[in-house]
Amino acid sequence: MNSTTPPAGPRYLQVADDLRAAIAAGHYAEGAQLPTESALCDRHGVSRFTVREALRRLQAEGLIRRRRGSGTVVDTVGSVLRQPLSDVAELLQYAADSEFDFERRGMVTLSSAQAADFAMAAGSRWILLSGIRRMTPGGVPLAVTDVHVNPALEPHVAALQPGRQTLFAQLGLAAGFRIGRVEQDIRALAAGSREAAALGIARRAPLLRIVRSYRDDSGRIVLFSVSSHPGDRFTYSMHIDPA
Amino acid sequence: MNSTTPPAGPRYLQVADDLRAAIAAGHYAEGAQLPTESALCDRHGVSRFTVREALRRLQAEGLIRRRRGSGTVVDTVGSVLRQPLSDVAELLQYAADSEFDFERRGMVTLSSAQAADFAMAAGSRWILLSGIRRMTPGGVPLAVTDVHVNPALEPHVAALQPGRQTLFAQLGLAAGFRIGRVEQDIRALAAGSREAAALGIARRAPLLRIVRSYRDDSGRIVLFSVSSHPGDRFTYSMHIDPA
DNA sequence: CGACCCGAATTGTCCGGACATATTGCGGAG
DNA sequence: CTCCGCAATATGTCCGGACAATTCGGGTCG
Repeated sequence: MNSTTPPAGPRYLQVADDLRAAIAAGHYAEGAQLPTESALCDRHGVSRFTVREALRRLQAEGLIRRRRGSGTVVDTVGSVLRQPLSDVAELLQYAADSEFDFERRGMVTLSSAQAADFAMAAGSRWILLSGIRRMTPGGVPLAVTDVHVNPALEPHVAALQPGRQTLFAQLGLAAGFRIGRVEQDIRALAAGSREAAALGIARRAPLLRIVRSYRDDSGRIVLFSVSSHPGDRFTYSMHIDPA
Repeated sequence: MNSTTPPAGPRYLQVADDLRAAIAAGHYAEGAQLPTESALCDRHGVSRFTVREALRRLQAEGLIRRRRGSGTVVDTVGSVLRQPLSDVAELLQYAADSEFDFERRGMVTLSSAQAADFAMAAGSRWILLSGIRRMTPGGVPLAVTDVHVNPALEPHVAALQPGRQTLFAQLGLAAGFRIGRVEQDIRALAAGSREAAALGIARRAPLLRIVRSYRDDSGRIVLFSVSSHPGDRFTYSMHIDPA
């Protein structure tokens, strides 16, 4: 527990975690100046490279804003019920803030219509899990989701548990792969009878559909999910930073 | 025009542009291995820092995939009619790939309902421009858009021209500010009569609505736009990379 | 022939330094 | 008092080097 035991991972992540925790704890109010790079170098005993890498992460998350000559300030903290998303960590964080109940529905083969709709290969086979995501257990449904798992992960599917973590994160832990790229397609469409019933909305009501595909670091599609959100109850929010 | 005249901007952007152009020109097929970092250092006569910064950009754009020990390969080139988006440059690039016609519609004050809908301040005043975006001039409409410009930029609004560039980019050039953060909210809703008529779809048909707010580098909201895309004609596509 | 090991190749992490460029506040000139 | 310019400060760009972690091929040994 001393200086000779580096707890985990790269040092810039530790610096980033420290700063993130400090901001979350309110040590720096919204709009407040953060310490300068060189001050952070001294405090953490690392080089400017490491500090800048840490700050780069926080900027990508939307926590801070940086300006040459001016300094680093805490950016607007997003309001509730919005899903900020700029990197994988944020994506998983959102999932941890809501509830997901699912049931296994067996093996499916994608029809060509589905394949086109989901931008996946026709005829491919997947283990289908269906579920509902809620903000709070028993509360209003936020989304109905079909999760398609790569059959190669069959042995780990039985161990999946409903709760506040993504199936993808659970599979990653169980099967021991690392997160690679995540892609998502977003579109609007009219609710069918199944979505209407599950979400408690009218048929043909507008739905926000998000198709996410998760790859491991070798590029294999581990899982893809099809989420349908009621249009009047869900807003997808994100930000993009320059440079 | 020789080696003593650096054409523009940072060197890593020049390296990134070179590589992007080479990939676009087909010099590296999809999945093909790119030169290693040290090879790129030699070729461009820059340090590894510069090459890595360039590659970092291309990775953020989704053009390449990198793996430790393995190398750098060209990633899947996205299919048409999808809008990849991971940074501001891509956002502006998409706009440059489509056509936008607009007309000025005067000054407006946001009602509290609009303010809540757009996540903006109620009672704020904006210059309203309305327009339609198409893939090709005279082609099918991709979106109907209301652009709200900060009244402080009034003197530059008259000079705005329809075409293949965003109003935001034009304003930036004219008024001399730099791009800061872009935020967007995405939701699904039913088409009203105005959207139905403009887009040639049925009333109550599902719409994908994207509200984007553009800030300059000091955090001021320069402009925000409300785009309504027909649900069956538009898919918003993006990707997220780890680390 | 197959399983294993080792080493070359490649990207990731990290250091210390240097100069460039933008911002901001201060003080002096008018 | 106002405006201008300068200097201090902070982040951006860039260098050269070093070592770590991972991948992948090839060679060795059973």
